[in-house]
Amino acid sequence: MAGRVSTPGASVVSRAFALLGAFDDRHRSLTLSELSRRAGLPLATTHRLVAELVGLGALARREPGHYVVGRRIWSTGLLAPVQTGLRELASPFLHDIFAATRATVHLAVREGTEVLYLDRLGGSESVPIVSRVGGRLPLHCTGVGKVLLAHAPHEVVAEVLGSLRRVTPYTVVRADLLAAQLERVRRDGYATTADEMTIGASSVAVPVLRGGTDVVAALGIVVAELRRDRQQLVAALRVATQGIGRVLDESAPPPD
Amino acid sequence: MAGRVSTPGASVVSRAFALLGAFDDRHRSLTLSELSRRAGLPLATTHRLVAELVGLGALARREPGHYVVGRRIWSTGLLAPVQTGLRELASPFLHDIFAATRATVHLAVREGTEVLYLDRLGGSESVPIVSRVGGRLPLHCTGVGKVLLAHAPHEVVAEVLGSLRRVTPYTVVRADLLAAQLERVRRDGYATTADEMTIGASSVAVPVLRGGTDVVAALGIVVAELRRDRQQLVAALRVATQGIGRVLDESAPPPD
DNA sequence: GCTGGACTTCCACTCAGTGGAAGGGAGACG
DNA sequence: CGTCTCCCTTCCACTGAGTGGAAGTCCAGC
Repeated sequence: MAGRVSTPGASVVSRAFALLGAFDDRHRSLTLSELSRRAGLPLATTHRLVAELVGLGALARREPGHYVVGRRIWSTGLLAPVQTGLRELASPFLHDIFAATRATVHLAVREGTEVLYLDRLGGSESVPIVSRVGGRLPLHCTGVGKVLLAHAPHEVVAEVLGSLRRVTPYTVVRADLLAAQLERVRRDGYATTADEMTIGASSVAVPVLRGGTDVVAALGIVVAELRRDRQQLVAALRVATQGIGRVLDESAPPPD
Repeated sequence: MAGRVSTPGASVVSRAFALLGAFDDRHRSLTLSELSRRAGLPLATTHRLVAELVGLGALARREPGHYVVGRRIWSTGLLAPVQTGLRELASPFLHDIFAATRATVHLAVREGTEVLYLDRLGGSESVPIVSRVGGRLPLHCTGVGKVLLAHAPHEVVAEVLGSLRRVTPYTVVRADLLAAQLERVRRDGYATTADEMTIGASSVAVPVLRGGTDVVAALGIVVAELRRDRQQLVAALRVATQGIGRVLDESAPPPD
């Protein structure tokens, strides 16, 4: 490509994925100009790329002018190892926990500086939650996020601690406080939150270990209030993660 | 792009999606050279594009040299309307049928000249089947496929009839026979197959109508043998599709 | 009928993308 | 232990695919 390029270094492919990335949970349907704005691309460029993506089935146009993620992306995404690997294998254990507690259960991994939710179980009667399967949330204000952050590489921790966004009045935004919490998470083997992501929702989470050492995911539970259930919930989560860890080690040897 | 282009007319984006398209149910993990061969791209080009896709999270490399579909594609795919729309809305009806029959239930739409399976319910004790949620199969040898084909535009029918691949000894590969079957499907409102896709599996399927006329999907059921259950199964499927149709019409007005 | 916003088309410019070739590395065979 | 094979990675001269400002179209609201 060439011509008067506004942002040299950005490849066509990265532009195309910027368009796909413009969609999220709150924006499942976008117009051309919304796409253009959210992806940070000139309108003309957006127009051309979107037309191509529609042709490839990566996007679809619904009512005139409204674009949605296409079925091709959906069906290709179902081939991703998350779908079959960890997620499927952990599913029965999540069901056990859900059956025992009737609270919302989460399985999540770290993706860059965010939590990616692999699975979520929760009845309609559970605490209202913003998480969604396939959705991303900040690491610093969710239970599973704190667990994953506590076991993340230094540079990730540094980057996250460097920009702690306030979500509720109770979100921990002081880097030193959070660092101390992470230290405690590593020591105690579990993390908690209270009203830090959603008012009226508290959570506990524990790491899922492979080969007894590698933190490959986190398992968490969200309740209205923790009180003295905490230790029981941690115990229930640990039973599940031990089960998951065992199955993981059987299916594939410890290191990646 | 430029230089010595082997296939002028193919854009970078289409090449990138050719790589993603190289993955399917039987090939969830590919090496660089497999990707190159399956996508029909020169190795050097594949190498560069794959590296970029990995950087974007669209692909991931597992054991050295083995690539899989990335989590980014997975999570973006979950935003596709199939996931939330038809699929979610039809789900309770599929469960009803499954509960009543204990057989494998399918919800599918037509995508080009193939069936795309949106959902599938079936216990482990059901007939073994090759379908998979998000998977594609030929139109001419599946129950849902015949329904969708019977209501497809002429050019699609012509293309499919022009190349009928034999899957089992019982697959209908004569265009005139299949055309007659499609006529019967339109008249009777249901389609059947017997050992045409998988030996030992028969199916019945009916259309899902929106606004009473538009065939937007097909609902089917797979059993070991049809015999005289046929009419009962058709009746059960019709109850479900009427339910789905009603909900569809409520949520969005008849035409697209 | 005018104003603003959203979409579409056009086209001169140029650098991102191309892929053949050559280099490295691991395993199999004789 | 040399040779063969197969896979992955890097290099680089060439060029047309991709770019985006500008101008044109369409429609709704005032």
